[in-house]
Amino acid sequence: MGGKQTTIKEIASLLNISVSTVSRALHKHPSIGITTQLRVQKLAEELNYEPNQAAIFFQKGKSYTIGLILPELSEAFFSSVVNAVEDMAYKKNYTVLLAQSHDNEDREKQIIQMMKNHRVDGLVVSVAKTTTNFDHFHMLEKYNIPIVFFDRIPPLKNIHSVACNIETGSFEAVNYLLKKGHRCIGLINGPAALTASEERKKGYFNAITKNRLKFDPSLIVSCDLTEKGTQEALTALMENKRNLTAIVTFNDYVALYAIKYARKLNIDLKNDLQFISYSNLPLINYMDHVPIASVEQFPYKQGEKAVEILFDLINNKDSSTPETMYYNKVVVESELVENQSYHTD
Amino acid sequence: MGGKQTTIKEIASLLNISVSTVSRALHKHPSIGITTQLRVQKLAEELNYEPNQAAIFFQKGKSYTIGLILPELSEAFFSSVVNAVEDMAYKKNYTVLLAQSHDNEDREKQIIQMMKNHRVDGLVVSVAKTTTNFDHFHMLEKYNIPIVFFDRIPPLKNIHSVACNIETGSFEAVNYLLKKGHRCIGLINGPAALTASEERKKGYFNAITKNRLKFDPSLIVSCDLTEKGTQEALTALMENKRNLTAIVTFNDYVALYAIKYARKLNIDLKNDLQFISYSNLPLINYMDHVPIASVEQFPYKQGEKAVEILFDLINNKDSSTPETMYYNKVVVESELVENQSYHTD
DNA sequence: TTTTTCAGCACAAACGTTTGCGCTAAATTT
DNA sequence: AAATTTAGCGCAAACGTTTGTGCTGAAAAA
Repeated sequence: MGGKQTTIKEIASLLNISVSTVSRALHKHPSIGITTQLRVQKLAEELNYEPNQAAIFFQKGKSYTIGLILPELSEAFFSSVVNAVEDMAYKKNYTVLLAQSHDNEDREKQIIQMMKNHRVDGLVVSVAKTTTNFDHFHMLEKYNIPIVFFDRIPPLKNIHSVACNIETGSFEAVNYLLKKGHRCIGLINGPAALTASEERKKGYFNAITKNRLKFDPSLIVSCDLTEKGTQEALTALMENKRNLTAIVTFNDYVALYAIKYARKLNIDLKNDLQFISYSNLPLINYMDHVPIASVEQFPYKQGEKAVEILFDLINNKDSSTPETMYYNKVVVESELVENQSYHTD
Repeated sequence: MGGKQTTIKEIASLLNISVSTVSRALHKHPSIGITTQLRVQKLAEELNYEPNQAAIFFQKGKSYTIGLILPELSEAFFSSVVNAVEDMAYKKNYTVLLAQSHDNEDREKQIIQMMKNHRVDGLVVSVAKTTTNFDHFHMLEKYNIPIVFFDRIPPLKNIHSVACNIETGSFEAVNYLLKKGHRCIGLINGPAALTASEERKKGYFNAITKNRLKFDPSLIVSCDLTEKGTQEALTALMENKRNLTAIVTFNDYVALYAIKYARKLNIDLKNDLQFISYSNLPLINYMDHVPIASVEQFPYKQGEKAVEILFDLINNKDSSTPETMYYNKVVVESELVENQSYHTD
């Protein structure tokens, strides 16, 4: 019982049969008689036999491992994705090799190398903010390691990706506020360069025009997502529009900064100014004043979808000639959810 | 170029030398002439040779992988540990196999099985809250897989562990408040059953008595760590002690609840009541009102230490007869840190 | 009865790497 | 010149498993 693991070999010699028979018996291969199959399984059970995965990985040229590369685990969005990937992998008896790029391009490249050497069967990746060169991803194609990108998707063609459509959620958010009677709604947006900002703007615009209201561009201000920038943006909005009653913010951090600052300015957050944000932080529920609603981006669902696609790719590796290859581009719709904790305040 | 990885074999046949020579040359083995060594290395470089880790793992009976099992990734404390473990592993060219038990004993057991099958070289573990049976950990001993526990340590003898001494931090916290002139300091503690509660209480008691003040037991109240429980605890404290000027809370969640409730009661948090908490949440920095200080538990340092010990164990596996075996029990001292964001409020 | 079929199992190669051992020829010592 | 050492390399086994192919004897078909 002590020390070494029992091998297929030992079982074979104990039973006076060949290794191959044991192997097949354990896999319930039809060409093995039922009696020997049972004898083998019984002994294997008794000896506490566990297949040596390292040997199997080596033999099959597969590792039954998928790599997960993301920028920062501490961001709730990503840790939620980890949960999803882990759960999915778990079901199929895969394991997850995790690594954080910390938004560093060099580290990302090293991680890719490591993943390749470890012969991961596939990768789920959210690229680092700073990454501008994508050769390391191309390199993996040569080794037939499929990749599914999510959330932060590189500007490459012929890739598989899962992302969230922020536009629909933005539309719903503004629409929700309009239905509640708000007529002057601000948007503290992110840097104009980000497509994420663009999507938010589009949703905002669509909601306004669909409701037959006229769009006022001065209600949208950009900020650099810092606390100071947020304060300036809020100030600008407030000064321009005295009748402002609601604000949609780029993300939860911006919402936090804005709410904090609004409180400092002695604004009545119950009656005079309401917020809607995009959900990043679970902790927003512990805040003194929470936004009345959030645009949910379903990180868990995105993670699930990404792994689902990856498994498809892994299992159809052979049939994937460049011609017959199709590329998955899944879009998860964002959705407005009311913050219940707002009402318990 | 296309598809397959180059192997040591191919290099050998291209150079008309044997595989063993190539292997040794790549490892700079002294018994290989310098000229052949260079020839091999040059060709390996050109062919973009990368050793097949799966084969090496198999051959060496090692996976160069360490397993990390923790309850919940979403808790900032643990995600910080992940960072540490990853960084340490990274330096030694190890990879990290991550899994969450979600505080579920069954899942924990399955994960252990999986880790064993994957032949991890060692494990860093924080056990699930609900785990009462520890056989699955004992089982690993038979397979010579070393474990280092951290934070949540099972009540077993002869194990390696890293944990944080909360008592020192608690002492410092109360001492800090005393130096600031506070004379009536409350402690909203956790359930009495937890050793964590006991440690906090001890630190509190020591600080009081070391300062030659008399200890008032009614200043310590237990709570169940829920929002409601916290509110009740705070109410009890406030009613009993009208001159209460500071409170130490069991953790950041309790602090958040208490601060939120205190605000509701229109207590002046700047002048009348100050808080100190134990740091779990980075987000506390975004709050309207933060505690003036936190007891830091250094999760990153704990993670580092745990991996350090693990590597020691992995490398000295052979020499570890039960007799010569020594067990590591590292205690990381907690420490009071002032919240700078408190002053920028 | 003879031929065919097929169930049930064994043989052996293969996956890529490491490593103990043995071999050869040259260099060094007597 | 003969004996000894040694530098430099090749041979082959081993790690545990899977899998294509070949073999044997018995059951089915002729």
